[in-house]
Amino acid sequence: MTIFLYDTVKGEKVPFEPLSPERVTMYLCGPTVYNYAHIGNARPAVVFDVLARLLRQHYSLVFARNITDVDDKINAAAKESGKSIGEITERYIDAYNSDMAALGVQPPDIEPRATAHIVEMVGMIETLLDKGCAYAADGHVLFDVSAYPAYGRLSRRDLREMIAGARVEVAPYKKAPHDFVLWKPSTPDLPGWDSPWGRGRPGWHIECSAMAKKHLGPTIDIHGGGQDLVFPHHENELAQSSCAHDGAVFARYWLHNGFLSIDSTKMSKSLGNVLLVHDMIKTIPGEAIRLALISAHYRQPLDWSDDTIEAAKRMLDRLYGAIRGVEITEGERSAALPPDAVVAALEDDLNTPKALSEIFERVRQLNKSSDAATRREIALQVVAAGDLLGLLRDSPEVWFAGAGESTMPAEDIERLLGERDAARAKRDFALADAIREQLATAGIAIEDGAGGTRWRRSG
RNA sequence: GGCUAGGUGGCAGAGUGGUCAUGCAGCGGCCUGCAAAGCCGCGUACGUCGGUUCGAUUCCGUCCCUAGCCUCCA
Repeated sequence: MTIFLYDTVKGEKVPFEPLSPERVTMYLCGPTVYNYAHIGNARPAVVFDVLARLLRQHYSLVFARNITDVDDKINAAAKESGKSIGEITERYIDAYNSDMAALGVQPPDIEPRATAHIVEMVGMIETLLDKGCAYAADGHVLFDVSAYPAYGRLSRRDLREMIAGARVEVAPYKKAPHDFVLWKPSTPDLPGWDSPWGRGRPGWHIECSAMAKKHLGPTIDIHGGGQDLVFPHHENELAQSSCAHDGAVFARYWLHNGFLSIDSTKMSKSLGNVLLVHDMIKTIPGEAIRLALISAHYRQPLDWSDDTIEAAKRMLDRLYGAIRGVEITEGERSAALPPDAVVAALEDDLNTPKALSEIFERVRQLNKSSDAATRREIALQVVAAGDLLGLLRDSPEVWFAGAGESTMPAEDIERLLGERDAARAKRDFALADAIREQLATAGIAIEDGAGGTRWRRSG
């Protein structure tokens, strides 16, 4: 077993060799809690949840996903809504966690909050000052990019070219255009903490460096996030952590997920096409959203549309339909092993589309077989594969009863089906078909099978 | 303008130097009282123009197009 991962620094797929198999560490940049998470925010959460599930198969994993709860956007949201900063952050932390849970995302092992790590941040900044990698100026503390010659390697940027093409006016207290803020002063109306440089608040990048160091150590195995974070956020994290830890490797593997677009256009507030997970899960099963998110490879761009979610629902209908009728206990399920081909696909840089295709191959075999033992064996493989991907957690009955938008109570459905059965027994097919039509109109699809008639809510 | 990713059948989306992706939708058949589900089968897919090769969707180059970053947006 070797897991291959695409490392942004090396620019290629490489075998994953953890620093210590006993304690694999992974850090993912989490949300800034000033609003509900949108579907694009959900992609890294889901992708790295799948990776965490895979890693836990082989290693003891410590997975940290931070919460940025001090940020100028939060301050702005508080001011705009008239609420306190604490109210804003608590509200959106709760929403984030419940929204991600709806998508089948397991909580990380550690969920550090920036505001609980100010001491560590100040300590790291002091270390950087001591080592001559940072300087204080005009109430700010800035990282001196010239102290880290490898700056730009992660994002494949040439500093000189970037300076030449800079479109932003350089703040007067900066020695060089790319020096970035480690600490900045706060006015009395803004959140702030006392520090050797006066009352202030941390810059964004130092948060992740300080929290990763505290909980996972100076060198972490995997650092993840969205592609847009490569520059400047991860480049800056890398520079400051490396300097603070005497050149120790900060992250041994950098993984970045691709962007999600809506109907081929960028999601943006001005276009009004921002899809919030919080709203989506009111009408769409979270599991369907999750499946849609992993139906494309994580590094590829993913274009989202209504068809995306419809196809995902249908795929789940097929998956749940296949395992429907096969009784599986929780004990059997936890002991079941996913097919090798599924595991192999995931170990190849988390190829979830390939893994799904392998699952569908098994599903066809299962549907084709009439042998109970064979069907059971395959069904166990399918649900075990589902566990690895975070799918098929519900019972098929729950899925089919809740998948659609129909609101007809189950008792009414059962009563009508009883009447239809009676009509069919009398070979009154006109009446039977009328009842079926009535149910169909109400969003209920039915199937006559050997063991009786089944129904499901069909969106 | 610079850097980095992409452009695969009606749609979504893997993959490969030379017989199969897979799913959704569609068509035909089997099954069914009729359906549905399921099974079987079908559809001359790989942006453009060149090059390498016995052979390229797959390797190289050109061009066109798209997205992201270069402004603390996953």
